[in-house]
Amino acid sequence: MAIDLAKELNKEQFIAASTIDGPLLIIAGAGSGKTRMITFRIAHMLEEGIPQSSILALTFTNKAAREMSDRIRSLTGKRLSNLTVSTFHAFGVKVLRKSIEYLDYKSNFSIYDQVDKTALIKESARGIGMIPEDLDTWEIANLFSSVKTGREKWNRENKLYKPLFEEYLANLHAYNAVDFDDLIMLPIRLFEEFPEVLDAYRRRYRYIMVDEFQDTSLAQYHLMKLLAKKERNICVVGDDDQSIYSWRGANYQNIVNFEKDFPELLEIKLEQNYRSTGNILAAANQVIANNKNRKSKELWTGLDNGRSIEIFYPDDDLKEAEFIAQLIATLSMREGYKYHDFGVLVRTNSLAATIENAFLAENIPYKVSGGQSFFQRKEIKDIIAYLRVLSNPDDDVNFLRIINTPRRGIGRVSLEKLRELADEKEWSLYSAASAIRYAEDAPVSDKVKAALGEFVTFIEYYREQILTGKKMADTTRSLVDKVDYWGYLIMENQKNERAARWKYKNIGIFLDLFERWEKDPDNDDPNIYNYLNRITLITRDDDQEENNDMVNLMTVHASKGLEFEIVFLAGVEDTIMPHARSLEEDPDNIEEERRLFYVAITRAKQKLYLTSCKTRRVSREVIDSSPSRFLEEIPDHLIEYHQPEEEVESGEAMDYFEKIRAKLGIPDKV
DNA sequence: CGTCTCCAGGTTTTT
DNA sequence: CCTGGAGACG
Repeated sequence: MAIDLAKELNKEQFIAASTIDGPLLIIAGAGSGKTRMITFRIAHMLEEGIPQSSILALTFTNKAAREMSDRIRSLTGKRLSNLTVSTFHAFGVKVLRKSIEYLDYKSNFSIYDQVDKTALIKESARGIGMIPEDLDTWEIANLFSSVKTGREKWNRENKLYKPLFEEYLANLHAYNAVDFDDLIMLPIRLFEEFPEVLDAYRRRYRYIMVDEFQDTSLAQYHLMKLLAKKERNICVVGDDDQSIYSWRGANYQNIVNFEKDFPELLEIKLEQNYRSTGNILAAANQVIANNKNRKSKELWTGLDNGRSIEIFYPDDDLKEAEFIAQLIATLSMREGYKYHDFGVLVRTNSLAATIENAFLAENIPYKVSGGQSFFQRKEIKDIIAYLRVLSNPDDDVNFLRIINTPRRGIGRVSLEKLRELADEKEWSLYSAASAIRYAEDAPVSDKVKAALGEFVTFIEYYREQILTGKKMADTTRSLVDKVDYWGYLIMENQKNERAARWKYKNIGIFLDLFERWEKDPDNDDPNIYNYLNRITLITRDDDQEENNDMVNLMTVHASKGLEFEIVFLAGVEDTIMPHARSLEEDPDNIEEERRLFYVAITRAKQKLYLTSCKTRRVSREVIDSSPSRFLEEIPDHLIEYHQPEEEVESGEAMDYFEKIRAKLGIPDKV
């Protein structure tokens, strides 16, 4: 099956897809068929005889990675077992799993997410005599991230946290653990310190593509550049107007860097929008034109104007959610839309809950992406913590998480004693616990000593089981049973047995997922390390079934790269969009907030609904809310204000029926 | 020394 | 609603 690129693509897309050698910079506007172009480009490369294993496609989110490989698979009809399509972070894990020993870590390293990271910061604070409760560990975690990735330097204000940072780094290394930033920074270090390792990767990945290039951080750019510098077959695709991750270090300055580092590049602009009708695109163009800081471009469409953009001002967030749910129900019933034709977008995850409730009330099937991952639920993390300790007993953070969960009578003071011993001997907590099991001079009471000993024995047993790599889910099932996690849930949720049941059910789901992964015939290396690494990077939508006919509810951030026939954007209010906290941080963030609004608008193909509540419930209280300033940036002639169907009061109802009667010529009394 | 209960706060966006 | 911390209690 030969692919006729010239027939399938427009002129610019064709050039982009058929140029496979040398550096390529593609500026691709929203809806310009970027994914289609990339898909064809890779399919074309494969057709030209480039082996799958030579191609590396880097994306920003798991969702984008999965979408891309799905599309290439369905286009080529090939199994893509050797094609690497992954996020930067997942690629980092892959590299580290293979080569982290060069950097003096062991290959069974743990990956710490935000929760583990803050736990480690607290633990590190204790270690150097700072009081963890007095620290804003979230903010400190962000600072550490900025410092580590070179976005921020130590200065007069923040240098007080430098010793804590150093303790944090030392602990990470001692626990054989890495954080998310390390997944980028350690491969960089590896490549720079061991040129022979870099060379091997360069020889393997001779063709590199980076999607959503405007969202790469300086560190990610650095990593990409190391890989691409020699062969120089590097294709980056981005759109400065859709740069919405600057808070995470994304820097569309990278577009300029790229032009400098690869001066022989070919630059291509994709400006024809195939997605949205004229009115929607006109609104988007007008809105984004208010940004000063951008490459000038104007998207155009061959489609007709389509329908107006509809704005609705519900009284409160409940009415808003009801409106969205009912309209979706109506449209899918009367106009033949499928549920998956609808995208409901929100600025923050917290706004999704009310809308979810309305969907439940209306019986509308939906899926949520973004927000807390299934794997980040407390009960799931507890079980994962057990698995982490089994696979990496030096992991003190996870050790501390499970040592007294469920209760084993090992409290704060005993753990301090254990900590002292561990520090003195330079052991991990687990080793310390293991050592005092038979020691005469244990620093803890006999009761605690016995409990620790039992725990160590327990871990030893299951560690042996799980490392066989066989029946791991069954082993875990038995572990959950053995620690009586169910009893613990009952204890913890005495007033709410339903919650306990729900959590226990989640653990069941987790075990089933684990089992399915373990037994998947496509999974060539099912061992515990690979499983743990995988689920740490996974986000909420990754574990959902695909292609179901469901309404998509998600944050604007999560919606990037997607499109829907009909888009609802909820909470288009000042303080939400633009978000007050963002502007507080820096008034210049208004441009990024506007880009977010732009991204949201440009998801819509046929119809766009914007809602802005008059009041809104925020935690306990009801606050007044006012329409977003961005609404004024949409030209009036593109807008239609939504009038809710009047609540029919009896008097009016009478009138209404009279009118109809009159119209139809039906007499008053029959 | 460990556990339980009550209380306040909620973390913008994600790997 | 859920989580984490403070403080009382056994």
